[in-house]
Amino acid sequence: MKVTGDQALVKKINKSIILHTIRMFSPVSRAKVSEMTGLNKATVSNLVAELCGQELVTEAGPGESSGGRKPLMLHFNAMAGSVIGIELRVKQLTAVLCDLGGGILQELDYRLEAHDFPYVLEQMKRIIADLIAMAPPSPYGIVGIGVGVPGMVDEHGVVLFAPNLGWEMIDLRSILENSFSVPVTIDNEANAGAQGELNFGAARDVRHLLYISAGSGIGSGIIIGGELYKGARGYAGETGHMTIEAEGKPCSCGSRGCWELYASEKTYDNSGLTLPARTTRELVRHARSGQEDALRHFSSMGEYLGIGVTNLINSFNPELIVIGGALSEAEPWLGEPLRRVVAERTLPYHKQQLEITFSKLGSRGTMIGAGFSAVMHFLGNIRVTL
Amino acid sequence: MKVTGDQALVKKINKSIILHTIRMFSPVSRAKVSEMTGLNKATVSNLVAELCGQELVTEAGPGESSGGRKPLMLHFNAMAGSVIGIELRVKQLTAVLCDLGGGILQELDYRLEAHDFPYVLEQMKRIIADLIAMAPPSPYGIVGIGVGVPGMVDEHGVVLFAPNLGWEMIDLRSILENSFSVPVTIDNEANAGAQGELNFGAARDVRHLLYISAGSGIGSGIIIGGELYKGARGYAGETGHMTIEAEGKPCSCGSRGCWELYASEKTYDNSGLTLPARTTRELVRHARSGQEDALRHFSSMGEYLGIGVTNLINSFNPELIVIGGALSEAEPWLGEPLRRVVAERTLPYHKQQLEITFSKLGSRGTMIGAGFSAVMHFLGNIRVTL
DNA sequence: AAACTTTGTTTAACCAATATACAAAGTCAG
DNA sequence: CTGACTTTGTATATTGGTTAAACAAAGTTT
Repeated sequence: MKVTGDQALVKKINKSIILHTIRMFSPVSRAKVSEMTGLNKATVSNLVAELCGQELVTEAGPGESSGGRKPLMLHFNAMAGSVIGIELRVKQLTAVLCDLGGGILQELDYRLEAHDFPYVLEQMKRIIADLIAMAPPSPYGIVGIGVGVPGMVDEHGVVLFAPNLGWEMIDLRSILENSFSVPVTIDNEANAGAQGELNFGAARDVRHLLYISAGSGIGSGIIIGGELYKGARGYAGETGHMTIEAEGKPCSCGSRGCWELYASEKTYDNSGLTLPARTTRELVRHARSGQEDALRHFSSMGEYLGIGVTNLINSFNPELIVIGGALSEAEPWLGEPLRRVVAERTLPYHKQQLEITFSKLGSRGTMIGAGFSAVMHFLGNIRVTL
Repeated sequence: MKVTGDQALVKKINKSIILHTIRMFSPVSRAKVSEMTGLNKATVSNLVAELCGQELVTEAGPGESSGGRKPLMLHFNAMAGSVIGIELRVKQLTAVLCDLGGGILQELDYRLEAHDFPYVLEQMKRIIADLIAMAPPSPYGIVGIGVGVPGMVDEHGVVLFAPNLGWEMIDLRSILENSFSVPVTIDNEANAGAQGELNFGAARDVRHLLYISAGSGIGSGIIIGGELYKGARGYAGETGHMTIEAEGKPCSCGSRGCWELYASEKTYDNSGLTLPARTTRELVRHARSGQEDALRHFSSMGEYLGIGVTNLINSFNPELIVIGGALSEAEPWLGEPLRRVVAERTLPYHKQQLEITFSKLGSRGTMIGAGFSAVMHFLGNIRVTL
């Protein structure tokens, strides 16, 4: 958008700074906010008064004195409104009702019996309506809905392609916005997961993060400078189709040797796996009981995960890598080979700073992240770069 | 940096907007600037007066009337100062003296007889001093020096590692700043090339650009949102060591199957190439005369380039890819196989929008880009994101 | 020649941040 | 308990930027 400077912008910037400072550090006093942000005490007082008027900030009682008048502590009012975060999976629709601080108020879980869009949309509307009915009364009510989808999503919230659902070119955002008259954000499942980890999980306050969602395929959520990077048309992060064997196995995408053929649940189909395991959960059970074949398989997947992760490290130089998705449940078996291969193959300078973690939010990461997108959309976030 | 909003910031933002508008569209009238930026006519008048006082903008004569008073055309004063852009290569030091608009005023070219840092530094100082001596008189004089280096550079301008020079941990920026008392920017060679293409070459006004420098190795300059992305520690874009054959040839980096072993000038050494060619220039000469072996070799390199480019497209979803570096001279032979492989292997949705071009600036791209970094550092650039 | 257009400047008003002074509410030493 | 000091938060006047509106200057069109 075309932005120019005027006093309204100044006010927006400072109000945003103050609100997010209170959100991150509450409870906190006006004086502390002034000190941390560099804004004048009077400015903070004025804007906090407005924020209180908007019910986004509340005054709690006095805090501990540090040798003078007791400070009046401010809280971010997470209960000023609520958001709905949804994860759409192949066989399941999971959703949470969150407050503005990311706290889970309600959680629902519907089975999906089919994939056709009309049916799924109906279920989606139902789960949303059910959660809206459960929402506690609040000044702003439901302020947004966020959805994480297993497929490519463009910048306008159109689902371009979701192979596992058989969807193509579905303007999910407009449909839901028209149904519920609330801002809706649609994100790729990995992108939503990345936002979840960034704000509530393993990656708080990381500036450059790579979230790798490994499950039935592999997708990545890329956080650059604290913000989601979506690419030119919205489908950055399709890393599962990165070639790691130039003349490797043919892939359904038309290419060969794609990463996800070697390091995702797709290996359960086409490898000569002798065990009766078609899901990660089953394979984890076998591995836990010491089954040789399962252990070998996880070891191989971990190594291949490491190869792809190394490629991404060399390209992005992130501070932190978080492995999420269904495969994160197999951390005890994947972690060692993955880290070993990364250590072997990565350039020496990367080794010093880089950390690799597995998801802390588990299977809830995507829907929490989707909900958080909606929260940020509501609160707004202005940033100035010099 | 901690930025808050106040009137000084507003003024900086608007002045920056106006200056860059004039820079991009000059000659242009105050009225036009006001219309394009959305700023009030009075605001534009005031700030333009200041910019004229700073000699960054000049008033040229009147322009064509469009049915009313003739506009007074404004020009960006590219001659207000000059910058020096340097490319450090293995056997050569090339440098340009540019005006603030990127126009080349002088060009020098020194042979390097050795790689040890003291010697190279001496030559560098000499080439800088020589260009300074040639600089035309101007209000600001030399306002900055930019250097493109074949290696990894951290965020503070320290050369972490330059394998082809045998350098490690050299604080080039501080050394040059102390010698010449002028702001110095040090960039990876690919990053500088990307900036060059972005501002003067094939990629003007592209928001998400991938510049691939293919020569003795492969490196990438990543432009995200119109700005160079350097990663957490400054060495994003080391894509040459992306694995494209999991169990491929061993690489000096310690890994295996690295992209640059198959798609850079490194192939001239270790392939069973029967021809007496050790440089791209020689191989191009052979290809031009229809030599079978050379044609086959380029075809193979083009295909492997395509594999790596596909991987990067899937990760970054850029608008445009520019192939630069020494291999860009072989465009007639590399172009077809590269584009063919990308078309075969890339996901269907990428195909629609993506463009792949070869460098327009040729061998000058890096030094021009390095110089441009210095220009932008001098002019400043504030941006507000909502 | 009169009416209209376009460009650029002048004027007064507005408004957000700020420095400064100040009021309120505490601590601490003796 | 008292007086000096600290810390928190508010009130006031000032500063300095953008802006709308009026205006002046310079062309064009009919």
